Amino acid sequence: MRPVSPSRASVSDVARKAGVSRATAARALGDYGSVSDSTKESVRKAAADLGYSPNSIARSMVTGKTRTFGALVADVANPFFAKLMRGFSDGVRKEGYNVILMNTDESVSSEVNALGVLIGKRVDGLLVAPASADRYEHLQSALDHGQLIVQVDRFIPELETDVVVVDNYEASYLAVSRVINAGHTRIAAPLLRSTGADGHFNIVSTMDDRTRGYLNAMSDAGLEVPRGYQPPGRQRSEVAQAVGGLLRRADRPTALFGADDTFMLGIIDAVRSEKLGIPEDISVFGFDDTEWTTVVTPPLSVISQPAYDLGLRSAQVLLQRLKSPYAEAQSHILPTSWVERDSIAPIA
Amino acid sequence: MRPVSPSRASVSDVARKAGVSRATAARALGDYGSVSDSTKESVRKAAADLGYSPNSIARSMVTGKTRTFGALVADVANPFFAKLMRGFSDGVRKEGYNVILMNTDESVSSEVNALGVLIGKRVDGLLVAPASADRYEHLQSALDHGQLIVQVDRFIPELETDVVVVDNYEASYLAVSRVINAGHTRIAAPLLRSTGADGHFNIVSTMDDRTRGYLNAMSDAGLEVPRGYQPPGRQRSEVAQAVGGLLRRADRPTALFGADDTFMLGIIDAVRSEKLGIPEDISVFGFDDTEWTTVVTPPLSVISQPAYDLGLRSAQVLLQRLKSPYAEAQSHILPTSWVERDSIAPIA
DNA sequence: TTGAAAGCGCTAACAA
DNA sequence: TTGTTAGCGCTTTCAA
Repeated sequence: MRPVSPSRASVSDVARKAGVSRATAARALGDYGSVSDSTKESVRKAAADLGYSPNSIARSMVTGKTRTFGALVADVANPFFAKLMRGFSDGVRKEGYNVILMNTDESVSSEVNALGVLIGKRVDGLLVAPASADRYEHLQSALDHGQLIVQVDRFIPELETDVVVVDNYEASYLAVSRVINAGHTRIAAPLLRSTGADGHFNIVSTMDDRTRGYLNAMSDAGLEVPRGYQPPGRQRSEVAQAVGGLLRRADRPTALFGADDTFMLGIIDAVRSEKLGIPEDISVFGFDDTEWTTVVTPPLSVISQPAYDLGLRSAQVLLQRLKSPYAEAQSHILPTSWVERDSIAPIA
Repeated sequence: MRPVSPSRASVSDVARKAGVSRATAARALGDYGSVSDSTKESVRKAAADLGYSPNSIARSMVTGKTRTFGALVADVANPFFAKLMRGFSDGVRKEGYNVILMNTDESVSSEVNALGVLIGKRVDGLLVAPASADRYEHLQSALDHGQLIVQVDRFIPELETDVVVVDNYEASYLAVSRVINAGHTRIAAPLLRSTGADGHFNIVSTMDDRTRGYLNAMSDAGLEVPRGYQPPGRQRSEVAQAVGGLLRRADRPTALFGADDTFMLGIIDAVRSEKLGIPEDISVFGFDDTEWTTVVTPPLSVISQPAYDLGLRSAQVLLQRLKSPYAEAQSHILPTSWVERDSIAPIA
């Protein structure tokens, strides 16, 4: 039978076994200070024999550093955040850091909770995709207490932190403009509203910017957005249902903009169940170039954003900030790109 | 300007401010022992004023518990693991645990590394999807030192731990049998081999079982698997290329089995670029019911496995094991299901 | 090169 | 009810 709880050897044990003082053992193990080669060797041998594994908790206790970052995102199961987190992990790992991930489900109360836990764990820095642009006292307070924070994907301008994002407004504006140039006048976009798991409606810069991009592209082109062209929804099935209704209208749209992965999925569901063909009956385009966008028929034209790189860059920014805490906060805007495929038909 | 490093108030600070001893302050803050209501209140007030946040590192130091689990999986950006991790997080969070996630990229050396880090952090338990079935000394050694481990998705039978998996062999055998019953005799399956980022070829029970299921279903039906019907590949593009070659053969398969998300993607890429129609020219079926399988034309018939639940169950198992360390190790086999859609055509 | 001792922030046993 | 004390495992002066 196994021990109930892992009882690992400590430096004291190693020191005793090697017949030296704790300080010497610690030096040999930690490879600092000066230790004679012979004692170093005997200490190391003793450590190996005992299966010694340094307790980084204790180390953190004295150094005040945990070499761990926290990450607060909506949902790792969302492919966008999954890739982002992968980039972040990879980026910090190079410097020997780890990450504790917590999902907020777009709920501010979860965010508050998770933030508390992470601060309790004394993470050296925090990556956060804030759940709501108008409830951020907890983040402000963390900042005031000296907590290092980087905002990613979305941001709250009031918070004086580094930010790593893409230009959602521009990307959206440009994409919609393209479709307008292809002759479309009736373009609908399921409403990009984020309602958290706690039921609150949250303003999130990302979706807000994409909406504004859409709206402005329309109005700059002198186009109206008919009532109901922005049906609300968040879950794939909600979106599908909302869009389904839209497609049964007499003045149904000729193009549909899916502002993220889930929206695109919902849109396609609706188009399929209305037995409409893309792009001959209706054009479709979206945000986020997930793997599957090339495998549907036809392949989808989308705005591609560098999810992995957003995470990677955030890691670099955080790591850099650790070294120069007083440099001015920066915004890092990563480029998006338009990937033209076959889901948009010109309108005569 | 902000403080360089977060300098949080400690119990001592709170105690001083409230004019009580550290122990009393700790009791008031931690809500244990007995403290008079009045002092409790004044301590709490002092804590709030100072922005006190308990240091869980220090707490772990003395209790020996971190209330943190580690997770060692191949890649969070893989939708399967992303969902699994989400389930795991949700499951442990209910009991106030957090998770530190590390990606191994199917590389044993990364796994060894990550394991060391996690043990150093003294996680209370470990979720691992082992990278290789034949190099697991590090895991065995962790176990010997009393580390709590649960294996998920795949497992090494030699390791005496709880296991949470699906029956990959059976699921695969049944699926292939169905396709055989539909009249297919030439069924190919890109080879399910896992080569880690370190270049080593790793045996992984999951893929191994799926392969055996396929092979046995074929041979039980008296069918041959022609040479080259299991082209190797791991990346989507590799798979696409390998399958492409297969499709150009005179005796090309009439059905293709994609053993996971990535395999399916590669297969569809190949079928598309050979301008073949599913299912009229070739039937396709796969493992893992990702979101996009319903959005391709035609929707894909697949084996669905409960990724989220695998994680959730693992959490429960780990939590339970913490309470009864000496109960015998158990295997938890979660059910898969066959989702019949439109990608398989009968053969006359 | 080595050792002794202090202390990180907390919990927990024991006294008062 | 409150305070004193020791100690978790480590790093880090300071002396020897």
